[in-house]
Amino acid sequence: MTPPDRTGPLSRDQGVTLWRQIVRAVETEIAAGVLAVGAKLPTEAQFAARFAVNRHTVRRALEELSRNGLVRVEQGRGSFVAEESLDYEVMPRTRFSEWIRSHNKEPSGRVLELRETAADGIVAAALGLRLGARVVRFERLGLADGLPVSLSSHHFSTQRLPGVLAALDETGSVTAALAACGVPDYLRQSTRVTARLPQGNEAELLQMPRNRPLLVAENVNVDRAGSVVEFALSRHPTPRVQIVFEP
Amino acid sequence: MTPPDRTGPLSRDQGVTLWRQIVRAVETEIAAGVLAVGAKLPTEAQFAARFAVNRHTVRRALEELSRNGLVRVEQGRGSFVAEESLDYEVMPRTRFSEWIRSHNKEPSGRVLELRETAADGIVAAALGLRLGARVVRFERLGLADGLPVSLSSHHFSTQRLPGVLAALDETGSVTAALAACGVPDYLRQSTRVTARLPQGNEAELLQMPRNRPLLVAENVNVDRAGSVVEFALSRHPTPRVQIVFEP
DNA sequence: ATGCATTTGTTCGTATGTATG
DNA sequence: GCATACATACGAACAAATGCA
Repeated sequence: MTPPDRTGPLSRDQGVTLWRQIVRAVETEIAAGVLAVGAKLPTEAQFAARFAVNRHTVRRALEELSRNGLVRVEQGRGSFVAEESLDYEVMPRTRFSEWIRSHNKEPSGRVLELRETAADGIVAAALGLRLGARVVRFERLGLADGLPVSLSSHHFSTQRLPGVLAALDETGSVTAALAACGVPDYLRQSTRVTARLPQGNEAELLQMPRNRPLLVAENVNVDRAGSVVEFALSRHPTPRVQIVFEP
Repeated sequence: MTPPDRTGPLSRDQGVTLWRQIVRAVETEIAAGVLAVGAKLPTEAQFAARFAVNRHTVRRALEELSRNGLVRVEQGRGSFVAEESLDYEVMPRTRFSEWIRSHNKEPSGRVLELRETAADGIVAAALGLRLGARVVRFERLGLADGLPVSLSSHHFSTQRLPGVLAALDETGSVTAALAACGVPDYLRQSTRVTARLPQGNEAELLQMPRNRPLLVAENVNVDRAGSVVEFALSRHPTPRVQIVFEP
């Protein structure tokens, strides 16, 4: 039951701080594969006993490991070896399934909502409509190898794209639905990134702790003629997803 | 004293929820400028009286407005019309002072740290050095009209740029110091964005609440020949700053 | 639904070593 | 030597989130 003590005791008279020695020990175990990706680390109390130090000292080491992205700490649950993060490359032509497949993972999705509604301030401004104009709202959870990586709300002008609701209902895919509505191709015009803590059931849907922020990306997509066809607001769990921009 | 009641009573039998009607009413007033940016909204109790609904219904509407960034709610103080956020446009050639001035604000800065140190894993990987190589670390707080908008750590290889420490000490500016070291121009090679809650004294320095996330941008900057000259890690307060990509 | 045990998060206080001037 | 500041380390208690019976 007790994990094997592979590292020797800490040296207290060598000029190297105790917490740095703990960082090195854990880094070594992760690198060696003793601790697999996603595996649960010992609790802080167990670490403290194993290294014969105070829990504060263990916490100082875990803080360093967490800051460097090697370890993920979750209140009430424990600490875990961090998974590789999924880079979301912002490109003119980014499609969800292509993004996921480019990382050698299997894309899947779940439609959460599909209906016609009235445009609120943000949506109206982005789509160039007046407040309250009719828009189709399509909400979808995107997964990579079964793990949630995006929660996105897509908005389309009913007037600009009649029949988009039916097309989305049939295909469940934005790209396919736009193609069915006479928009064979679309490009990202701008991406605005911000972050906030999850609200409502967002944390639950994305399978993330409630005290970790979401990356929120607002995308405006245009057709080849440059006219706006979609406003998408996608939320991604950190640090599972990062947004990368390379010109 | 009592704010004018510009909107009619809510309709209770139209299939539109009461809280959505309140959202629309407040959005309209903000858009019309009846409520100025930064202005304090009526209290939840006042809203409840004005619309003749329960305070819970008002809260549901405020939650939606807050989520969409139009309103900022502060516990114990009230709700306010959200200030315009400062867009940080990611461009090949972005300089702090130019960014701030392009928004008609006055840039300033405060040097927090300047010293030579050993490269940790992240820095070494970004600069293409081995672990523990000598690097100069330059930490700076950036302000726009006196309000903090960035906390950035800049890293330079001592070997690649001898004299950069002295130049930074003299000028206090990355651009000027690089110019003094024979790098008259530099370009952004890649930007990686993530988010996390503030740690240590970050919240205090950036004058933001501790429960609001930071946007963290990692930039790799290269000279005109394409060789890496700087790794910068900048932290920005949300929602005061947003990051915008426009190709 | 409710309480309980487990685990991390936060804040006190105390003591010690080290670098600085 | 001395005073000061700072990082390190330990101890205790409580708060907050989670999971489970």
